Amino acid sequence: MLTHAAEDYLKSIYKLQEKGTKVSTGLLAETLNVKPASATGMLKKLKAMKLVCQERYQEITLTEAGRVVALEIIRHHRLLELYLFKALGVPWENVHEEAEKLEHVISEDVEERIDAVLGYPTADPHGAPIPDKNGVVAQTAYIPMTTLRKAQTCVVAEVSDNDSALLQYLGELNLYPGTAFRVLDVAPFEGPFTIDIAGHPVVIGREVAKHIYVADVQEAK
Amino acid sequence: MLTHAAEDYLKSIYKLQEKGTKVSTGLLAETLNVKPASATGMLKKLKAMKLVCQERYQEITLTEAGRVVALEIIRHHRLLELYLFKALGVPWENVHEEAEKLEHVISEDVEERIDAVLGYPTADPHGAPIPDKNGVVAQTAYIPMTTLRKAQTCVVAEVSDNDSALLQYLGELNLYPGTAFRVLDVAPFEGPFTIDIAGHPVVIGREVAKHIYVADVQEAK
DNA sequence: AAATTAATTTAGGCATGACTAAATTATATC
DNA sequence: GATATAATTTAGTCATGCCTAAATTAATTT
Repeated sequence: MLTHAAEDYLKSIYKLQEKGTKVSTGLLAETLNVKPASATGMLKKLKAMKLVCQERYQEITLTEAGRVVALEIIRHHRLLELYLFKALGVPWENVHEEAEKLEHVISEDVEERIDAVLGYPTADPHGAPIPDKNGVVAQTAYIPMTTLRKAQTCVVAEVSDNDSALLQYLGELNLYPGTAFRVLDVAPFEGPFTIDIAGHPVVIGREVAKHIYVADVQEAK
Repeated sequence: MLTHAAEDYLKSIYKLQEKGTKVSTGLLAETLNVKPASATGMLKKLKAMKLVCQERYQEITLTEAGRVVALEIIRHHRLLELYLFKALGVPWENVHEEAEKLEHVISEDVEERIDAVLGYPTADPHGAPIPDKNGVVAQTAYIPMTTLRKAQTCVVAEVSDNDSALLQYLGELNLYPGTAFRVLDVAPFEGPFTIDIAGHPVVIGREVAKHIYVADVQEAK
């Protein structure tokens, strides 16, 4: 069995790779709040276990086996986040931290029960896809909110999960995945968005909008 | 913060002490599946942290601070057991093992939510008392089933939680805490019990009966 | 009381996974 | 192309918490 630390490394590599980032020792170390030398050490072990590929000084990638492990952990994590949110009412800005600890500890049996209680969901509270038991991730084609134009309507599909203060703010605005809104105005020169959420006008800065992804974009009539 | 290992030591000391056992290095080591030398090492650290008292070669006891930590962990454990059993339907012979891993990882916030969802319960699925947030344990006066005589009725109050095969067996007989039964007969010379559970006669061996504690004992008319 | 046996502790070692400091290799600049 | 800077790796250290083997202390037996 793998250690928690090894699981965290694999998960981080997968998530960085998923974002399209070239994964380096330094970036990985920064992500994991660890010094680069420590990352080198763990990568050496993961390479010996054939979970990670990396030629000296080159890019880091997962092997098929490593990808399977990473997706297992991510599945645990996202199912737990959703469970904490829906079944126990944990505020969504806190579920990430909680799930981070539980994901390494939950049994397959408990995971299946959680999955069943939730009705076999496909996305976590932030809208991120939950891989299935075989490690298959549903491909999504969400659009960054920053690309929206005046008078378009859409539905929140996903938001970044790494800034808890931002999540709290979005929660107060009810900008959860599934919430529909309409763009009332976009200020010129990369300015903020004014949107209508359930009849209330709200101004959303560009920095915030960058963390929101939407779907079902349509021109309001 | 304490390590998981330290927490496990404190919990084991408390539970052994609670059973009335004099806690020694060897017994503690055996309980924790660790060699005596390892227990000596950890006890040294716990003594330095003023969580444990022990004079060289003498009995091991908890300090007040150590007792508080032990009861916190036991509260986590028992609440988790009950939650897994009631909310997720985990068979009661498996909840101990699951809770063993979760108890070190759960946050106070999640624990409070679990407590609320369960309606602030006072006993785990095996009937063991759940300490309150302040470390107060309700005192119980349960009677060993082995002391029952013919024609007495009672209610199962608590069963030992350390033998999962036994728990599975008792579960099949529906001998959960709360279940009422009547003693139909006690075979002579320390023989087995024949009891009536919901109209069905069942024979319970003495070795099994030793692990069952009952309350509300009355003479059937 | 002396000797045997049992329990406990000390001493030294190992794996994990972090760290710092120094050496190496790559990349960017002049 | 030589050099300065940045990234990576190596080497050596430290804390946890386990281990085995040996030494010590306590308890039991004769």
